[in-house]
Amino acid sequence: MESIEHLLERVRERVPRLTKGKKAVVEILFAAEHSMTAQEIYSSWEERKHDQSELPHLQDIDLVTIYRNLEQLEKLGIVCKMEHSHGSWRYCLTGTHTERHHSHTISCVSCGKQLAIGACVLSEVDKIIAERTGFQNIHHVVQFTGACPECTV
Amino acid sequence: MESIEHLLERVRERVPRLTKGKKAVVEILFAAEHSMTAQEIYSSWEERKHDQSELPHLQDIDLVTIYRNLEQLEKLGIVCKMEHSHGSWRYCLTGTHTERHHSHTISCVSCGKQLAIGACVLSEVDKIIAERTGFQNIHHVVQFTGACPECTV
DNA sequence: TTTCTTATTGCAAAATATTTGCAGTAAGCT
DNA sequence: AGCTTACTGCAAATATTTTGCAATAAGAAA
Repeated sequence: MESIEHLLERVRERVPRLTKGKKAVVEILFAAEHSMTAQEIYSSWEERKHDQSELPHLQDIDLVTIYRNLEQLEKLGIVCKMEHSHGSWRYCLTGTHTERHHSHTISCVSCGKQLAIGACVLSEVDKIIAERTGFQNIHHVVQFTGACPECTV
Repeated sequence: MESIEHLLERVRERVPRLTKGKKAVVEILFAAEHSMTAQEIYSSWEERKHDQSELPHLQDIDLVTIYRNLEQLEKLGIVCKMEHSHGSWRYCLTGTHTERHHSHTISCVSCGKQLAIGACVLSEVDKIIAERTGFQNIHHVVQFTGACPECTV
């Protein structure tokens, strides 16, 4: 697995300035098991900041800065949107385990119940679309819905 | 193609009360070529209302009512979310031409350019998921992103 | 038809996520 | 060390969607 140092170096090469905001977003997402919202990244950084064992003391980072850096890092293909859930976007680092081994759920339009679908069935689709369009590093955000067995009439 | 009268009759059988709000939402979406946002449905009804040729004069319907009815009709599987675009959800009637013949686009994370992918490649995926999960009337909301040829480094 | 129940509506206001303006700060080149 | 300008923090704006509540009306019952 790529080290955080190497990852930050790769980021440095692609951005105008490697600032504390970008470092924070990348470091938090790097340590994450799952995709995160801007707010979650912010809270996670706050926690890490207040953690006494962190030396030197980490700087404050505004939620707005998280938003702006997510947007910028997404344009560079360093992070990507994974899903739009409960009204907000969840992000993760592209190419990481979190992104490559993501899965999807299906939710019932009627009762809201969520069911895991298992390993993502769309990698093939991404490839087909890459061939058709010439786009690279293709990602998808997908949400399946339907009527669960109990809610089916 | 199903007539609007028949469609409204089907809706009547599934809702507690067939109100002006539900009729409006269903009628507007029935006449639509593409999926619509709550706001677009509202505006479209406003236009129709002010159209002199509409007799009898149509009643006012609040945007909030559109939202509430979309939610309710979605739970019943009568309308479904098609995509989350520019911050808002687009809906259409399930089973209509608009829903069955939808297609997807891919947008470039860097420059924002959109490219049509052509006919939806996910009908098969919907079927697979139906078999795996037991859910019925499966829909998907999907957005593909990537780096377009010009933005690829 | 009239009455009755309660689902639905309109209006105002709240909640939520995200974006924008701007003055001050700092990354990294020279 | 100085300089340019990308970036940040703060406050406020936007935009979409949700919620509370009193008034209305759909459709069953009388």
